[in-house]
Amino acid sequence: MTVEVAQQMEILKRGTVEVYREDELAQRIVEARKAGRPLRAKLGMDPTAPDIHLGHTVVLRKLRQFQDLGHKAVLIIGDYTARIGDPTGQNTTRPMLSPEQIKANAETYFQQAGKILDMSPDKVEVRFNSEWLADLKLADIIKLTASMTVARMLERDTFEIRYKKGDPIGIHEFLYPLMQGYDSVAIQSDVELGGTDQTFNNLVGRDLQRIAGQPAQIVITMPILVGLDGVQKMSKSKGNYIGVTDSPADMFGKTMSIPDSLMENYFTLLTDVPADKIKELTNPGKTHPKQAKVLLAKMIVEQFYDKQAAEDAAAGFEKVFAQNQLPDDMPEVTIGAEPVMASKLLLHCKLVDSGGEGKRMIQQGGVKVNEAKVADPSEMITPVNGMIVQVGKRKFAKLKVQ
RNA sequence: GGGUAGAUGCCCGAGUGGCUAAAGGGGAUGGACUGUAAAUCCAUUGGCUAACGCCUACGGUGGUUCGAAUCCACCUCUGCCCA
Repeated sequence: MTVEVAQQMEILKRGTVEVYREDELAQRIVEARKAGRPLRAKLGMDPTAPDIHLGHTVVLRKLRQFQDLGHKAVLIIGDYTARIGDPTGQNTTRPMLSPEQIKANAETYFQQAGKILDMSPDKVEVRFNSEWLADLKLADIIKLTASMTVARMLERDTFEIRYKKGDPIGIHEFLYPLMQGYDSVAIQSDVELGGTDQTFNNLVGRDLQRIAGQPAQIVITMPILVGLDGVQKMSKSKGNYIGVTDSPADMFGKTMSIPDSLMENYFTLLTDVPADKIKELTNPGKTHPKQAKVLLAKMIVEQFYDKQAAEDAAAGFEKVFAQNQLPDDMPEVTIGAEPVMASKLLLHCKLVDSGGEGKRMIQQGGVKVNEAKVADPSEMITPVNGMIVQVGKRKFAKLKVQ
């Protein structure tokens, strides 16, 4: 049994930033085993940003490991919390959401999280935190706030930064960590997972559980995945993300565009490749960086689709970018048979957002029709069935004359 | 409640009456070079127009002026100081 605990520990520790605290985790695993129950591993979900990208999957993958080891994932939908506006991870306040929006977002979330998590009923428990938070009386809330001091609150990274910068911080934002911590009490979590940006919030859960007379949850923090730009954290609003619903071709292409220096990180956090193998792959002396990246990209695509899709994406990528050929399939655009001005054509095909942009693209030599460069924005082009219009290296359209 | 500083394009940030679609930087996009990597170089970065040009834009609403991001009034929001 001790061996098994050691194995669990090894799996669970991989890729984590910190485990508060390791000894407690090992002990908790033993205790749970004795009591014949699974650990309850909590993950909070923010229903303001429904689209999951690879950044989210880092934590989700960890949660999946818990499931695979026989534990239970407890997903908390922060529906009540979302009404406050969560400052986490950003340095400005977020807008409050309506209940309808939250519900819709939560649904999208499950659908997407299901690509990583085991959603079978005995493996996952889903709770909305309005379930217990909505019933709190002002007196309860005041009691909750009394467990925290302003000074401790300001230790929190995002608050500190904003405070020093002179940015506004709403008092209500101070309630967020308390509410999230209270969630842990409400569901009696054994473990809480989260990105490092959640460290403070999750540790508050420990405190509140102690005060409530519960065993304090173990907090496991995961690294924040860096986005495609290699600098900022992956996020939808920064546009440096790979979404779990992206097409295989997009996933592949986006992965190929990450800086080499990011590969090791991605292999570690997004695949199951063993550490020593990763070393080999990310050593330019042993593996050509491009080959390694192709492998990485395939592995990522395969996780969300299948092997065939991954191979196809790789082949398509090679064709378009390495050999400068046209992709196999491209969006078809119907158009009339009358001649149109080149810049208008681009606009019609939705390859650019405005006529002005179309002109610019042409002037900059980024536009091709049937693989021939277009030089003059006002050139008249007569649409022909199957004509290929291309902007830059990656935007294509195939004309269908009507 | 009093005082004071501020709100500019995707972001940061200059600009104190016409020469301002608004310096500079970042980011982004196109091109060269490549491995759609990094680094570097060039270009573009409000909309409409074939073009001349026109329109929209500097927190909001009004006003002064031949002319306002720039001056005035009121309003909204925010920082800081005092209470």
